[in-house]
Amino acid sequence: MRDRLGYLLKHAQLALTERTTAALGPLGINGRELAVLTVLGDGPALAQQQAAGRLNVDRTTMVDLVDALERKGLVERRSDPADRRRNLVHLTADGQRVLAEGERLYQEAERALGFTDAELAELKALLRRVSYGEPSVGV
Amino acid sequence: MRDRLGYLLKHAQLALTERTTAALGPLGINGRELAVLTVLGDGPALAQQQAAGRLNVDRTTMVDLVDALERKGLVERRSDPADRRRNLVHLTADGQRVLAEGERLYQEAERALGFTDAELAELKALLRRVSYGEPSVGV
DNA sequence: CTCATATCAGGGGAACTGAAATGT
DNA sequence: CACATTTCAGTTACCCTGATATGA
Repeated sequence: MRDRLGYLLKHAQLALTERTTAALGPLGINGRELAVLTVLGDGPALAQQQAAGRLNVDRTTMVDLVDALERKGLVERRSDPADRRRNLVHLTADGQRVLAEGERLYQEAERALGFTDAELAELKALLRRVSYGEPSVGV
Repeated sequence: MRDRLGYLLKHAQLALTERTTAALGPLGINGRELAVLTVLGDGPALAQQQAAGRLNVDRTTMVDLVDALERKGLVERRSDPADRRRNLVHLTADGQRVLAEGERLYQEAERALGFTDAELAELKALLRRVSYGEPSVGV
């Protein structure tokens, strides 16, 4: 039973979530929020739907994620002058700081799993093959 | 972003859940329910809390799972004569049949991922280390 | 008119907490 | 009495569907 792939995936994810949540706790964010900050901080500001696409999350879920980050003062919605339907989501100065520190803590937590670089790369490659067929949303 | 371990685990699990749900659909059960049938069908009948422990699910979640399986006629609760606080959960004849067929379909779905036996074993070993590999966090 | 973007209301399914009922 | 097992009520977090408002 406990060697079923579904069981192992579920519990590996639970364990990792617990670790990253604990690691990021001092910053007041969790792993999902760090992921949002990461895509927003990488390149020019994105509209919400673009950010949602990069993370493969639902558009309405992104509304809630941005709500939470805005309440924490880490991002700001600004209407796109070129297309006023869009909210471009910008990192605040605080958001930049939390992103940088969060990335550091996340990398530390990943290293604390005790994998070598080669093992981690192998694990990630195998996981990608499990997800074969997942909708890949673009850029 | 998309090479974060958390992201890959999440989407690998989503993809696998989708596949196993589709594979088991004709039997009217999903992967979680098959897992419950599997632990119940392996050895002597278990009390609900024992079954919950083997699957690492909450005791109250197990109540709902057994409710669903009982509604489908696949299991029966019977009070343990030796300790009447306990409900021993037995497979019905239908439950035995669905379990056997479900195991077959599940193995087929797992093979359909296209991994060799060695790759699958490697993936599972790595996933176990994500869950249990770290000394500083208790399991 | 159409289509796109963001938002909101609501629901489903999973997981938990805390308390109650029953029995050891 | 303390403790164990099951069940239920309620809450939370997540993700989705469908509708609406606004604008291109």
